[in-house]
Amino acid sequence: MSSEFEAHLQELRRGTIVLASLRMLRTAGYGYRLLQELEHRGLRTDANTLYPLLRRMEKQGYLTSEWNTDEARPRKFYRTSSEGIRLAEALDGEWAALTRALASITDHPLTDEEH
Amino acid sequence: MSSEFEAHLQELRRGTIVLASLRMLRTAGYGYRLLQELEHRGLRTDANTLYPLLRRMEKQGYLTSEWNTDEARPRKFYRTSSEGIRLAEALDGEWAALTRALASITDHPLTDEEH
DNA sequence: AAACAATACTGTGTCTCACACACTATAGTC
DNA sequence: GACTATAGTGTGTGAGACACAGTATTGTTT
Repeated sequence: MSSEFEAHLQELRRGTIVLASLRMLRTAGYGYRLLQELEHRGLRTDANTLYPLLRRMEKQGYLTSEWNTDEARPRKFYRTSSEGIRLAEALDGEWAALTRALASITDHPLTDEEH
Repeated sequence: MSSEFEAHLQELRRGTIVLASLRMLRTAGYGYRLLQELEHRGLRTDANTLYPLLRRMEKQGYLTSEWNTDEARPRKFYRTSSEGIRLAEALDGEWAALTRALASITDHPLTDEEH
């Protein structure tokens, strides 16, 4: 159907999952839990998207991981690294800049001011 | 270098180019001009990204195009279609929702409230 | 007690998009 | 006359989202 329409909405969500994860994992947490938290906060995320994303971000050094086998069910706990915190801050700044840029477009679509 | 870092910032910008273009092209405009406008408003966009994007969006019915050969230099003018306007509105809503979701995460990273 | 759903992952393949690179062609400018 | 800016098209390539498939354990239902 209009899954193409949906795709564009998804494009917008892209990147926000990274930022949201970096923020949430300042206190350690495991994938499945994070998935539920994101869902709960309105950030629809597919498990098949989140798990590879977490592995990728660990490989890139933004997250660290550790298996917790103390409890019956083994869980892989992720935590945001100092590198990850820096990334999160940069993403915060970018988000704010984008918000400003988009707001300016609503006001005056096409202008010639100061070219 | 930290072009991987940059990549994550780019991921966040993704989708916003679509929204910005849809808004701006409510009054017809051509690619090169749009490119400068986006740049001017702080939405760094590569020409090799924008041109294919415009063609894609036209193919999907969100934009219409028309060659203007009246003037010396031929230009392809794009305009947001009614379908495109609907998409822009949906993207607006999504953006607002994402902003709210992200804001809620800054406040309390991991909570158990109402599960 | 067996069946089933929920939990908590890993691994591989496909498709789309961003962007690089390579072009074409015209309008001004130095 | 060379160079830069303008205004595009066309064809890669690599990365990420998500589908699909599979593993294994826990809790619940019948």
